[in-house]
Amino acid sequence: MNIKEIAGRAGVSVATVSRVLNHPEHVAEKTREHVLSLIEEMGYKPNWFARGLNSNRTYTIGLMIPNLLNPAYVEMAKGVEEIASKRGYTTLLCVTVGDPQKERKHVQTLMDRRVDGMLLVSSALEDDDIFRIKERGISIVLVGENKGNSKEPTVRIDCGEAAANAARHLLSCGYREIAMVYGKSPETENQNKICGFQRALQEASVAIPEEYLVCEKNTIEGGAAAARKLFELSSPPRAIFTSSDLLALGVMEAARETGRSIPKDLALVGFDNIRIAELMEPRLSTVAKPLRRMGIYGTKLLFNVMENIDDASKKREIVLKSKLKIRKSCGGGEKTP
Amino acid sequence: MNIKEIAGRAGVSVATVSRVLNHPEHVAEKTREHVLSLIEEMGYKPNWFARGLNSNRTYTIGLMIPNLLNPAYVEMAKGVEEIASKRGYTTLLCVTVGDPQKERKHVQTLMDRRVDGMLLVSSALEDDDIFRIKERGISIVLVGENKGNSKEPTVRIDCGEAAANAARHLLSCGYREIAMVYGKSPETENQNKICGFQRALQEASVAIPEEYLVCEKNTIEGGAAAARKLFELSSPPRAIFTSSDLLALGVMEAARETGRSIPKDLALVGFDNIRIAELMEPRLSTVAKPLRRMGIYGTKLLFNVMENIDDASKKREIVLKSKLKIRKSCGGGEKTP
DNA sequence: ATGAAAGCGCTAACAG
DNA sequence: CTGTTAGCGCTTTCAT
Repeated sequence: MNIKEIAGRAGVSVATVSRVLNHPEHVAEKTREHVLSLIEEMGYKPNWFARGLNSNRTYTIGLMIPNLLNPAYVEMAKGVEEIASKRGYTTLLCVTVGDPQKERKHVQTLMDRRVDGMLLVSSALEDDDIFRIKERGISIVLVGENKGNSKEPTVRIDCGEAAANAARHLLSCGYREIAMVYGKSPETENQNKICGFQRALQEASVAIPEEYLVCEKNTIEGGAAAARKLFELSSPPRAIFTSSDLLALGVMEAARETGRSIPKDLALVGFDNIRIAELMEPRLSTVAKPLRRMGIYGTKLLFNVMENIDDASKKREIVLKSKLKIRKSCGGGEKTP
Repeated sequence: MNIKEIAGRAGVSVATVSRVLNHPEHVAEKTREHVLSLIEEMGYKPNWFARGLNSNRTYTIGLMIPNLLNPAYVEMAKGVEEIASKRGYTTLLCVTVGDPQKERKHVQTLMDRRVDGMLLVSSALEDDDIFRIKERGISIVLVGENKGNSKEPTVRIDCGEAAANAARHLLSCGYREIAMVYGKSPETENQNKICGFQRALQEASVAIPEEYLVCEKNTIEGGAAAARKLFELSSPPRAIFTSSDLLALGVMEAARETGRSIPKDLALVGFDNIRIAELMEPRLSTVAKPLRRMGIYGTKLLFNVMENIDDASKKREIVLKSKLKIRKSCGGGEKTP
């Protein structure tokens, strides 16, 4: 079933059928209706490849996220899907597991498939990787804080300040022995969180022993491993701030294993505000990241970039607000729900 | 940068370059090396569309799953990705949210993009949908129990028996007022679970009041809503079995809200054994589904099907074993970790 | 408003 | 072993 067959049955040329599909306004109403009804009737679908071969528009965007087992990214992805599908675009989802090499491979796949645009979430790509993508005429939007410092259009929150706020709250609860557990990835974001954390403690003249900064894989298991290390210290921390909720869950698991009660023996604050944070016992205090909205704004921004090609120089950056959710786990009194 | 340019520089015809790429064994070693190095050097990538246009092989498989916020499906997806990428295949992930209409749309997209095969997880598609896919020459493997009864190659567990076992355990713990909360989707799987559940209670001559079977969206919120309904009954259940862990999490939330203690006031058994089940307080008893392995086996089966086209008549079905994990939430003594 | 025809970049007969 | 060439199905000038 191809365009030729439709053209034959409709008694018009293939060009006309093609026009009906691509520039319907340039076809006589009567012809158009006729062709359209035939297309419908015969269930004709234009061949994707033939189309892509000479139009180079695929109505597809690529979405690169670090990890599907982190609900935070899934929330973002949902926001993206929502907007993309509303515009008739398909989303190609790639999972990088924080591995730049794998990320490059995925980028290649997406470029091969000629996505019209790409959304990079907390990417580990370097500036020249980004450059190579743009060179191919593919629009890019960054979501979260990425590795390079190429000033592509971005949607993010201020991770550093958010982390500082979390730390300040812990300080205000009276804790002084505060450790931070952070994930290997996403690298840049976590570095910013560390800076914020350190800044807050410095402001309060609280020292951070080197062993209080521990890095593990950004997973539940990583969090548990980090916590175990901290627990074994000669002077273990009284509070822990983690760069993600996933890590915090791991800390909770390790605490339970070792008979520590949260928040009595150990205060805890996470980052992201994934749904399960509220389900834990005690409920996990955390920094609420507007995940879905980051996806939505990012996608809208991407469409803008894709539309005004000449306008690509306008370097847009959207910084959304995060909010500390104070619940049970940090021991400071449950204030926000 | 196209094949012609490479051919020109290499001083060979386009056919030779194409052969180097597709049937390297039919090219003289020297020529091949030379062309290959040029390809490498110039960073040439064959045009995806031109290629797809006449080869109809895309080295891509489609994976259709109901929900990314259910870690159970993500685990499966990881298994799939693992095998597919090992074979050099790309996986296109589609999320159907249990909506058959959306699922059909995704199937269409996947067919447009000429995936070589499709993996349908707990699909809501009917037999003739499946037929239409196969008609297009696309291989299919079903993972989980799907709607139609077309006997496509399948990887699944015996949901009915697993549910019966869970119920039997609850009975053996002495509970008689046992309710079941099940999700709207995946429909067939949940129907089977209900049957198993009913069978077990019948075997023990325990009656199930109609109000003890409650259906909600297969989400945490759905579970909470269902639990609230059950709690309001004049004679509320003493134990609840849910068709998914997600639902069980919701039940736990509702129990906490209403001051019910698990397992003292309410016993609970879930289904899937997602990672968080172990993190809950109390730890959630549940039916362990071999999620990752289902993805792996499904994908391997798909590759088999894709390879022996004539062999498609061999109706293969792999039934994996599930296992009841007895933890704290069902109150029967923590036996398995 | 419509049709004829020239590609898009690649693969696979077919011939040599 | 290699080159020539005819498509794959569609879009898009360029005429008419």
